[in-house]
Amino acid sequence: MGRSPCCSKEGLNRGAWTAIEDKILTQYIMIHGEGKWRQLPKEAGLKRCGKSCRLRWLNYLRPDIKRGNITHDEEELIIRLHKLLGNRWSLIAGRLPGRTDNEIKNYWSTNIGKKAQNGNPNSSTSPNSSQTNPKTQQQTPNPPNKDSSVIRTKATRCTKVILTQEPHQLGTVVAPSMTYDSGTDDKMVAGVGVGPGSGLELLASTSPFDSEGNNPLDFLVDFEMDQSFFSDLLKVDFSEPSCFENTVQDNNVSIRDKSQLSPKSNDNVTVFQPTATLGEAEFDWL
DNA sequence: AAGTTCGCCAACCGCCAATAG
DNA sequence: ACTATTGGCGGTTGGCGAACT
Repeated sequence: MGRSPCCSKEGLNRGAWTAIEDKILTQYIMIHGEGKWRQLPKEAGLKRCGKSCRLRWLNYLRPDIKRGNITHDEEELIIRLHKLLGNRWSLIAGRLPGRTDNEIKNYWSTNIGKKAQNGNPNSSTSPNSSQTNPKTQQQTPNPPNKDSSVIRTKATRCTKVILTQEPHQLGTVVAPSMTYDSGTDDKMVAGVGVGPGSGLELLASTSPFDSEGNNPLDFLVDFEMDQSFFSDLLKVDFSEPSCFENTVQDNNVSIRDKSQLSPKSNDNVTVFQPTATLGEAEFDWL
């Protein structure tokens, strides 16, 4: 049984949004908050499908959207993150405050990808030589490449993060989506937590360096999205596995900024339930 | 000046995973 | 356990303005 298409109803507006529609949508979300996208158009009186409303809000109307040109630092970061994550635009966008996945995707297609295709000297930092003009060539998204350090992620939701309350004790990540592929020697599957636009950044996984495959959580990466985020991140060479090794903490993940999370505390444990997305990353190591 | 081509980007489409019932 | 619904993602399309002929 297939799903009923969400936008099949007759009489719905399509195409570009009008200023009035934008205003209605913005006011509705300001009052009622995000979510319930299917009901939103009915309740707000918009002749749009819920998906369209969601997209319009996320990509254009959200107050924290950063308009304007992509800066050089942002471009560098996009290139690096694309090298690391592949076409996981939402994850990349999560690292660029105020930028949307759609914007980054478009920017990549029209700028960076084109540079790479034209044999730009900087193309050494371009992700995949197979990345060419998407309008003229169907591309297979990041085919397995043993020579690449690209992480192929599969986004899943982060359902729970539990932190102990000791100030300096590292928290324990409870990531149900995390799996370990012990069937292959050269692959690993990791959980990648992305904070809601910001602070909490988790990445824990099985170690590619543990030939035994016994410890499911023996390395992590801890990004910090603050003023120094870009400069710090730009220094990281993701192609070097050692960039991960340095942050190994057995079974623990450090969390530097808990402010973006909604704590639900009990006696001994604070349970954070971020609305963020957990990615399930699959690494191909050398 | 008119017609054509190109490039950008907002919006749409289809699929998948999570969640609710 | 199963099915339907919802939200989210990546890929693609198409409208529109700019550049070119």
